[in-house]
Amino acid sequence: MTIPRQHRDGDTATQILDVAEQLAQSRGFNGFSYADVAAELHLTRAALHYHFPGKAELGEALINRYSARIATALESLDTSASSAPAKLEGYAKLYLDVLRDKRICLCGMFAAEYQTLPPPMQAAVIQFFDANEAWLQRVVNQGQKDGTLHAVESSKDTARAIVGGLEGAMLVARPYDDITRFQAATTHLLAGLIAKRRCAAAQQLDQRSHSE
Amino acid sequence: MTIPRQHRDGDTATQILDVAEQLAQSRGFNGFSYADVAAELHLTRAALHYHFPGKAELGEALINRYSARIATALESLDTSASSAPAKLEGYAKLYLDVLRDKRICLCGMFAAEYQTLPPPMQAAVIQFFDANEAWLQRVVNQGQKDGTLHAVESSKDTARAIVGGLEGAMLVARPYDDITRFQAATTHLLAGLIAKRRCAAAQQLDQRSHSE
DNA sequence: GTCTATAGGCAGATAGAC
DNA sequence: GTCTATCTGCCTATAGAC
Repeated sequence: MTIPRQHRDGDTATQILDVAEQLAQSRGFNGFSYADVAAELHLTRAALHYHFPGKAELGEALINRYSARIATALESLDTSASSAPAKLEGYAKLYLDVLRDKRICLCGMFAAEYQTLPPPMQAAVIQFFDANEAWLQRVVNQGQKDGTLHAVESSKDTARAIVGGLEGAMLVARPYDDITRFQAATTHLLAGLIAKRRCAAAQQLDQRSHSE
Repeated sequence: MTIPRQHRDGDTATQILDVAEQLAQSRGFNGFSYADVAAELHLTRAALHYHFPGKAELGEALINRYSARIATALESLDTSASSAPAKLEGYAKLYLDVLRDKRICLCGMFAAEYQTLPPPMQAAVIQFFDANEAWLQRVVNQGQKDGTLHAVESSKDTARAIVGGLEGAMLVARPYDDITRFQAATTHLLAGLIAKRRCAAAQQLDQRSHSE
């Protein structure tokens, strides 16, 4: 039985995406070329254009596959991790694994280059962050309901702070090639949430008196 | 009395740095060219090469000037703001002003592109973050001594979490063109520090019991 | 599907006139 | 200091053979 054409085709396309993803996450979308990808796969640039007509389409495919992969991981966390704090730790670990590869989040990188990206890629980046924040907001809500998390702000703002905090921690940790920098940020972010209720109340009081 | 040559020269060099800085902070180091800068100043590319022999040297000059400007702002905060919480809020406001300009931190951007930068620029980026973290660590230490701040982690790790958190908040807020996203992150970061001591103690206890 | 060949454009950079 | 002219190289992209 021969391997169907779609399979072989898909395989090459997948390899292209794998190499391009690695380059995009380490050097940026403006930091790699079709020539780089082709060389790594022992192909010519023309072959790449067969699978992805232009760099913009390749970029869109990169974000879509990446987003889908993260979405699957979050669904998996929803079933494997029961408590809200465990889910947050699982979320942080997703990014830790990215950093271990000397990469940063694909969409964190694309956020930096945002103003140079073709509009379809910009829209896909926004979608990625929206999905992440929506999931985190649900987790924070769950934690607040069952008493395992205590946020000072709204669950939406808390979710945004977590996304930003982890993206930035990756960004800064990579030049130092030091994952403990990322872990320190994770600890700080979650410590403010995994705490006794009287603590959150004390924080709110203190915030109010401070801004006077 | 004629304007001395050094003054005119310095003026053009400054204009080049101003335009290049704006482009670097919004499009990235790999996202602008000598042609972009020259067009904005109604000059030719050759004129730019007179002031900065190559793009690498221009990049170094950008970081050095930026670092010096931030260093001055931090010294100014040391005298104008007395309390540690006020200093932290002043620090966050420095970045807020950058974001208002639809830019992100120059070195945050360069951290994303780190692996494509010439080594002298890489070293300058590291220096920038080191200086920021050292200043923040002093502030956190001060706040812990006088009882206005209460960190769960070491002052060094806390400083790193703050830098990462603000860099990431800028990064993610810009695609949305929404400064409230940055402010939400700032609130979250500082809320965990500006709190009663019993709160920090409760957090530590909770952290320990959670990791079992 | 992958190749060779090639087009057209833009990048960073230099030489030399003014 | 700034210009024109030019070099070299890489980029994205396409046409057409196999």
